[in-house]
Order: sequence, then structure tokens, then C-alpha cells
Amino acid sequence: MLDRDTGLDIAARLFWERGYEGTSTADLTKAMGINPPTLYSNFGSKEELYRQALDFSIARESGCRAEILASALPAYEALSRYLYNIADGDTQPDKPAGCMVSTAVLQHAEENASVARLTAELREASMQVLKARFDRAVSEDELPAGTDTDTLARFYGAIIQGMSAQSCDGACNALLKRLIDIALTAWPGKRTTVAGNSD
Amino acid sequence: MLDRDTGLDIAARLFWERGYEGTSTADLTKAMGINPPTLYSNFGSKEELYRQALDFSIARESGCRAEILASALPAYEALSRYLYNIADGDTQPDKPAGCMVSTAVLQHAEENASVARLTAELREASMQVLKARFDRAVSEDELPAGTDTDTLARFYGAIIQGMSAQSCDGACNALLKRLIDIALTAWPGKRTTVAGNSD
DNA sequence: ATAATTTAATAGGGATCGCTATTTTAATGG
DNA sequence: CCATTAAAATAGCGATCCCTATTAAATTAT
Repeated sequence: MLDRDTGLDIAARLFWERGYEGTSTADLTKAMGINPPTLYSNFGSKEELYRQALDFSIARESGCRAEILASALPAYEALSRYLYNIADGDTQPDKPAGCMVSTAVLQHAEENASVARLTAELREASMQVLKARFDRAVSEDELPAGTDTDTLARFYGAIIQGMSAQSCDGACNALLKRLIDIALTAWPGKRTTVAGNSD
Repeated sequence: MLDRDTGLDIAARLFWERGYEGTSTADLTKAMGINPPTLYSNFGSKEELYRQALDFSIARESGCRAEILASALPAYEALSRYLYNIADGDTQPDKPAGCMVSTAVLQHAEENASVARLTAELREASMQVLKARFDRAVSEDELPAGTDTDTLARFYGAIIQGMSAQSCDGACNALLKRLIDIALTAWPGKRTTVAGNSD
């Protein structure tokens, strides 16, 4: 039997590329070089394997991202690096395009509702991490008091999800970073309102 | 046999909620109240039915959106209304959450690559519509000359995709609109750079 | 070496996949 | 009323779905 981490690495890659519903247990056993009973004795079920593959992949792919936000960097700088890091993760040359979590299992058969809930919770958790950083920024006077940090977190969350989707459609790293640069101009206080020219 | 539009309406709703891979032909025939041979004689195949259901649904759900952008409204105002309209579409009470196109078939089995290409092309087309409006805004001096309208279109495209994803996860209409309001602050020239407080 | 235990492979169960040949029913025309 | 065409239902094709009971091989222990 193969090493557990090796198996999870292979499984994660397949799930990442094809999604949960697009990956069959036959795909998985074939790629992992094991027989079906081995998969079930080692990982429990297809859904359990997906959970473990997600945990494994998150720990490896985005382990350092939490550190960026937790660091002593100014909030704007930390956010910039965080988003750039995600853009790099979305466009790794020898990995599937996009993020394994950001745009996973959005539409799904009823029977896979529990898997959709899992990915939704992971997305919600990462937005809460962003919000917590923004709350800290408010308390450290890097953001105006009264800033709607929840919506701000979901705004940058939307950017992250949009980048993942566009990566799946073939977007390159440079494009994502130009897109991030625009998103960063929405940072409160970074710019100030002047007379618009739109009405 | 049921009316063609009625059938497409039912099929579109199923595909919208469950996605292409999450919807089986048995689901479709059962919901439409027809037998499998009727589905195939009337629509050709599952993939053909999906194409037709997409066309049908786009024409009905987002027909008026193109008009908003094509109107004489100032670009910023048109964009605002366009995004608000999409937020409403993402959160219709008696319809599946999110957009049927924005976040569809991102991850997929190899055998469904042609379906993924179809949805990717639809997404690209809608970004080109946005870009065209922004180009017009440049020529009408509503945006600074030299504005990167392509990236700006993909930025708002990312917002649209993020809103769809978050709708699938249960986001409400009001949240999406607060999110849009932040995204609109990235409109070039709407605000001007001042000394940042981030480094 | 023989027995006990673990590990892996075969084979297949019950259900569903997308799709279709064939039969039955219904509607139309002479 | 019967014949002909059109529509719909039944039944089932081969393949694949997720999963497991059972058998075979390899390892360890006595």
C-alpha cells in the first residue's frame, strides 16, 4: 500500500481538477494505484477521502497564507500579499487551475448536499479570517472606525472566488494581479471621494 | 408532449440548481413528465438540452441586462444598475441561488470538457459586453484615457462570479448589494489617491 | 515449518448512468 | 371503419456509479 500522504496528494489533485462529482472512485483508485477495498479501508468513503484531501491540500497549499494575515504587516500590505499569494496558487504551472475550495461544489446533486456544506463552511471560515484581520485593522487605526469589516471581507472573498473561476477558464497570473490591483483601490481610506463624472 | 418552452424552463431550473454533472437524464425526464425517448427526440442529447436550456434561461433571466448597458445612462450609473440587477437575479425567492452561468462547470470530468467550454465562452462573452461599455465610457470621457478596460471588465466579472458563489452558499440580497457598493468604489476617477496609511 | 494475522486482489452487488430499439397507444386521413 | 402516420410508453442496452463480501497472497509469530 502506498504512503498515506502520497495517496492524499494524488486524490487531492484529481478532486481539484475534476471536482467532487466529476471524480469517480475508479478514477481515484486507478490514479492511486490501489484497489477499491484499500481505498475504503484507508479512507472510509469517497466523501471522507474528499474531506481528508481538502485538509491535506489546504495545509500544504495555503498554510503560509494565514501567517501573512497574522503577521505584523500593515493590513493593506498584508491583504495585498495575501491576494497575490492566492493568485499564484490559482495559476501554478503543474497544478490544476483555480482554487480547490473557492469555487468547489456550488451546484450539486441533492445527494451531495453534505459535501457542499463542507466546502461552504471552509469558504466561510476563510472569510472570517479576513474579517478578523480587518477588525484588527480598525482597532489599530488602519481602517476607519465603523468600517463594515464583514462586507469588506466578503468583497475580497468575492474577488478570490472570481479569480478562481477565471483561472479555471484559463486566466493567467498577470491578469489576476492586475485585477487584484483594482480590487485594492477599494480599500477604505486608501482613496477619498471626489466629485464623480458619472451623473 | 409538453410545450417546448415549458420543458426548457423545467430543465433549466434543474441544471441551475444541480449543475450539469449533478443533473441526470432521469431527473430531467421525471421533472418534465416525459419519457427518455421524448427527451432525445426533442432535444437531441443531455448536452444539447443543456445548451438550449442555457439559451432559454439567459434570454429570460438576463435579457434586460444588455439593455441597461446599451442605454444612454452614464457608464457608472449603468454599471451600478447592471450589478444590482444581477444581485437580484442571484437571490430570487423561488429560483435556485446564484447565477446559472457565472459559476457553472468550473471543475468537471474530462468527458464534459465541451460543456465546460460552452459555459466559459458565455462568461467570456459577457465580460466582452462589459469591456465594450467601458471602452465607450473612455470615448465619452467618462473614464480616463488609457484605462485598462479589459482588466476592469474582468474585475467586475470577478465580482459577479463571487456574488454567484456566495449566493449558492446562502448570501442574501442586501449583503450582495453592500458588496457591490464597495466594488463600485474601485471605479476609476470616482475617487482619487491620497496618502495611504498602510506603510 | 506451521499457524495466526495482516494486507491486497478479485469479483461482483445493487443501483444508476446516458441513450435507444421496440412496442404500444393515440391521432389523422381516406 | 379501417389504414396510415405520428406520438408516447415500455423495456432494456452496455457502461459506470459507490461500495463490499470473499478469496488469495504476503507477512509475522510461534
